[in-house]
This record gives sequence, C-alpha cells and structure tokens, in this order.
Amino acid sequence: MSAPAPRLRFAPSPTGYLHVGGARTALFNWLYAKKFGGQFLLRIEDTDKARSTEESTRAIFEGLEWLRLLWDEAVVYQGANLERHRADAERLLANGTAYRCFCTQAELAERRAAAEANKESFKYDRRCDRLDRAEVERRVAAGVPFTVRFRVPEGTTAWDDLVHDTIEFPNKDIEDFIILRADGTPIYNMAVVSDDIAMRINLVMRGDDHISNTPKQIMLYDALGAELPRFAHLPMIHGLDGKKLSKRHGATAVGDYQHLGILPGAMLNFLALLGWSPGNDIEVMTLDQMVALFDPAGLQKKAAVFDPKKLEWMNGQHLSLIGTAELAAIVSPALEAAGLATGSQLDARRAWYLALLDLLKVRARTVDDIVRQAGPYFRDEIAYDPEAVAKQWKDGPATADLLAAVHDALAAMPGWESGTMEETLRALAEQRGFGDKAGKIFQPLRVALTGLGVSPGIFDVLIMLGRDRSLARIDAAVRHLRDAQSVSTP
RNA sequence: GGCGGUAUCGUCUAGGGGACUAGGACGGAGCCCUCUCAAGGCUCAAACACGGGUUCGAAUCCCGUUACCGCUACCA
Repeated sequence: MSAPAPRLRFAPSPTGYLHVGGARTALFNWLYAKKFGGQFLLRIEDTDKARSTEESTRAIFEGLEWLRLLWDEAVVYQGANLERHRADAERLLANGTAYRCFCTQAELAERRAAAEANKESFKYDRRCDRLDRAEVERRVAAGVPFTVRFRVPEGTTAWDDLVHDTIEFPNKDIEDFIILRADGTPIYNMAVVSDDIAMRINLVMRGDDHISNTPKQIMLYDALGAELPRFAHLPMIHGLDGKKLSKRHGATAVGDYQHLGILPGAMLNFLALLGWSPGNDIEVMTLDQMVALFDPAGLQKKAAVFDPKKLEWMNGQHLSLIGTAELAAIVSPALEAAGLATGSQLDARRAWYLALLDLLKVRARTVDDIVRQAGPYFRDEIAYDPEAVAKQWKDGPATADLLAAVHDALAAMPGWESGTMEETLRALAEQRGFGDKAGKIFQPLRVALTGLGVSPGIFDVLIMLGRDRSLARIDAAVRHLRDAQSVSTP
C-alpha cells in the first residue's frame, strides 16, 4: 500500500493583505503538494464577520496569483459551511463528548479576573458539566442561552510533528474549550476541524503560533471518529528587531514588494530560504528547482528574521536569471506607468529595447531601478544632474571646447560602431594630452549624453542613443555650457 | 504567572558523535578589473547562549539554567 497523495490547504483569514508570513506558509504547502503529487487547496476563513472583508479576500487571490501559487480546487469559504460546523458540534453533544455550559461571558470574565487577582491561573471549573440532566433540560426548555463545551479527557495528547518531532501536552493543562457560541456559531477550532475533515486534508501545515490549538483539534478529530491528519508547524518570521513581523517593520504585504519592483520568483526564492535550506550551499533557485529540491527534512524550527537587503540581492540574481524577454514583459508596464514609452513603441524597437534591458539590468536590483535608469534613452529632453555637472563639467569653457571636439570627431566617423568610436575617442584623448586617461573625455561625455554621472559603458550609451541623438545631445551640451558662460560673464 | 516552542557569525543557513582550524550566502572592510556605476573575481573580520552529564571523543545525544518567541477569548 502506497502512501495516499497529500492534500494540504492554506487557510488565511481575510482580515488584511497577504502577509509575507502567510505567503511563505502558502509556499511550503504548495511545494509539498507539488513535490509529492498531491493537492494544494485554498480556504478563506471568513467566519469573523466583523473583521473579514472582500477586499482582503481579493488581495489574497492577487498575491497568490502574482506568486504563481495556484490552488488545485475551487476556493472553500468557511462561512458557507456554518451548518456543517454546527452539526458536527451537535454530534459531539449527542455522543457525550461535549456538554452545554450556561455560564455567561460576564460571569466567566469575573471569575477569570478573580483568579488573576489571586495570581492563580484560570481554567474553567466544569461546573455546568456537573448539572444533572433534569436541570439541564429545565434550563434549555426555559430558553436559557448556552454554549457548547468540549470535555477534555484525561491523559496526554501528542503528535509527531513534521518539523518539531514529538510535541506533547498534558490534557490537564487544557480547559474544556467552547466549540459553539451561545448564538450557535462555531468557534475556530471546531470550524477548522470540521472543514479539514470535509476537505480530506491529510497534512496540516501552518504557522507554529497554532501549536497550542493542535491538541484541541486532535481531541476533536478523535471525538468525531475521524482519521488524524499529520501536522507540520512552521516557524514565524520576525523583523530586524527580533519581534514578530508587523506593520511597523515597513513593508509586510506581498503586494508592497510587487510595487517595489521585486520579481515574484525572487520573492518566492527568498521566502523559501527563510526557514528552509536545500543544503549543498544552493541559494538561487527557480520555482521548478525548489520543487525538485524540496524536502521537509530541511525545514527549520527557529524563527527567521526578514532581511530586506538579502531580498534585494536575491532580486538582482533573478533579474539576470529570468532572461530578457521575460524581464521585458515585467518592465514594459512599469515603463508605461512612468510615462516613458507605450507598449507599441517598445514593440516597434524590440531588439533595441531588449539590448537596453541587458545593459540596465546588471546595474539594477529592482524593476524600479531599471525604470529609474531608463529615462535618458526614452526622453527627448534630459536633465543635467547638478552633482554630475559639478564633478565632470568643472571648467565650463574647456569642457565646451572638448565636447565640441568630441562632436566633430564622432561626426566625422564613417559609421557608428563601438570599435571605431573607441579608437577615435582614445586618439582624441592622446592628442589632447590626456595620455591613456580617456576617462577625462568619457566622463564629461557621459553627462552630455545622459545628464548623469553613472550609466552603462560610454560606447554602449552612444550605440543605444544612436548617431543623431548622440550628436544632438553633445551639441546641446556645448550650447548649454557656452550659454552659462556668457550669462555669468557680463 | 501557566503551558508550549526555540537557541551556530549582525542576518539567512550547512552541520545529524571523530571529515571542524565550524562551510556557504547577505551585509561590512579591502584588493583586482575598469571610462562612471554595477556585475564579476580574490582576501579579511565575524558564530556553536551558559552549566552539568553520556562518551575514548560533542556544535551534534541527555538534563538543567538563561534568553527570546508563541498561546493563554463565546478572535482567527
């Protein structure tokens, strides 16, 4: 008999955006399902009506789709299963593993406060479980509201966790917990177990903040006579200060990173390395490679700190990993959004565009970096960066003369290609007495061509700009320098 | 407080009794390359929380201590 195919689920509550911690949980669930030929399901836990929003649900879908973590069956909305949750709770009432509790919230709060005041830990004292049958029936008939509590049995509850090995809880430390509210709606643990059984989930993989829920859920499976799934509790993600990752750590939603110009593949890769290692010093991986290398034995027990610096580095790695065509598909919309070019303009000069991306991507860490660098190649007007001007155009008149000479030398060339440009410009440097310090020409020229102090290699820039635009910009720079001169010298 | 979990460079990690002078990566420092900035190459600094065991031998196994984290609702 071979092991049944694993069925896993990611079960976020739609009360905010898709958090990077949630994304990582989804990723490991997804990886496990793909690796072992199982299914990855998505369940939206929207039973908390007050906090759940449709907007959050949409954000979860969008985040998962962006990451390409697609689910294999129709989305399950927990809120649609309320009747089954209730029916399951009532089965427990019927089979005697649960009982009615008539204590009100106010009474409970009072007893809890009293216990705390005495520095005692509070645990429900089971007083309603001691009510005799007649009394219970009398109260029910009288319409006294009640919750349903699960009666936790003697003994200990343990399971063999996929990441933590054995975890054991003495049952005496767990109080008889409520499974159905006075209004008949189910409590989290009841809803989860009922749904996981119905969805035939056989591996529950979730954050380790759920460890203390697990013994309760195991008891519920037992009381319901259902087969237990296996459990895997993943460590948390912390911020740089060691605290649980939250809003004040800055960007925590996956959508934030999408808008920062992070590639989905890089995000996934980075998240995978937060709590998992394939060994052999392997770090940069595509999703397919992650599936191939995935092994739950490599899962870490320790919480990991989210380091944005390493994410950026990882993004740089993926920028060169994905290939220029795929990169273009991601950069083009960003270029359009920045008003630098339209899709059809890019299509019209496809080869030129791809060559430009190759030049820009090695000096970029994010898609945004590429867009920022792309200005001079798309805009007609360039702006001179004051810092670059101050550094490279120190002596206005001399620079103007030099650039004029560069203009003429370049204009005199028969063609427009890198080799002869270099010969021409280096010869000019020699002639001007710069010796082999051709940078003394390249640097001022760079400012004339791009307005910036940094750019790809100067000959690449000249090629990308083309003969006409290059010569026009050098010309414009010469005029700019001479105008400035005449204005400041009356 | 109770219960549970965790502990290797600043950070992510490799390591599953001898291969450890503890490896890789990010970040940092420096050098090389070089027309700038990147990329790339090379070098350096940087860790087994502490204390007891077990063992011929412990980063690795056991027990304590400490620290940190999580849970402790008629939230999920």
